[in-house]
Amino acid sequence: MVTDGKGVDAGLLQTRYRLTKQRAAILRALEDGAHLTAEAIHERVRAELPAVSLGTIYRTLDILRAIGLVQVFAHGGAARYEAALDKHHHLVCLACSEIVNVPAPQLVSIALAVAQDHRYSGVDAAMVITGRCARCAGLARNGIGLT
Amino acid sequence: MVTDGKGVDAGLLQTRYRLTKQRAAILRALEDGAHLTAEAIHERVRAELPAVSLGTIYRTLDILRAIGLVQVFAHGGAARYEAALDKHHHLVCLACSEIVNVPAPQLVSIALAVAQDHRYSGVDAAMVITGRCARCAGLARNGIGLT
DNA sequence: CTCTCTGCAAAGCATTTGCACATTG
DNA sequence: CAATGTGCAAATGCTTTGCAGAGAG
Repeated sequence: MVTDGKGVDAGLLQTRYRLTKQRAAILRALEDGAHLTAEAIHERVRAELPAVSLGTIYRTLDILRAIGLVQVFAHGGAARYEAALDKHHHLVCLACSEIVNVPAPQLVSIALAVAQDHRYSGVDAAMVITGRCARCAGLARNGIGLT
Repeated sequence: MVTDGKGVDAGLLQTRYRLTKQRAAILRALEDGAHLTAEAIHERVRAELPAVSLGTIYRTLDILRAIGLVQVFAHGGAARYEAALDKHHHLVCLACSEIVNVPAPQLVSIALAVAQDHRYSGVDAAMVITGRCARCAGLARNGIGLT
């Protein structure tokens, strides 16, 4: 894990932002789980700091995103946050909402080509692949109701 | 335009859904503008049917999406809707929020390969490329404030 | 005529924000 | 200490929903 203790903290310390115990806890929460909603992070952080408010979670996540320590991924109701370790994309099961991280380095060149065509600079690309995972596809085949 | 008058209407008529004047107006609004928010569609539809409610817009868009006549694209605050004519992706300027439709047929094979690796079926892929358009990049270079 | 739609208004979430107090560096 | 961060609670913005009457087929 790239962002263990010192690594993560250093990220914050190199900015004008302060390293509070709340922010440290949020970063720790992000190290464990992936694709966490703000709510989910709130619960985890509360385990050690019961008084933390959801507002603080959102404010901190916003800062971390601005710094580049955290990546957001929107799909369905709430936004999902994860530590920005490696560049990856998302494979989502439409039936059970499982989210799998997948690499796709080829995307960079496609995105760059498209960007160049339109004179865009400083580009980044995010891909979301939707479908049905093997388990859900199997259940559907057996007539068990799915969307 | 593929979905002119009869074409669009036929799409609805082939289902159990009724073709009301509200729905027809919404489809017409979608033919003109692209990347419209529900609010924007509401305004356009109101031009001919002043009494239409926003609730009806949302309910209709949801049906159209389910049928496959409309594609949704979430970026920033509100969801954006567009007629599902051709398969394309989005190039978004982070400074001025311009949204450009771009093709990227290569994505299909990448998505299929990824999906196969994870035994996913019935897949679809959506890519969003973010960056700065030429105009905004130029303004930034001249010291005019941008985000 | 029956079943589906619609307008209206209220409710539901996720997220943001103002403010007085607590904390960090 | 001065500047930044936090908790709380209220506010916001987008979207959904219940219901009684209107309209499509």
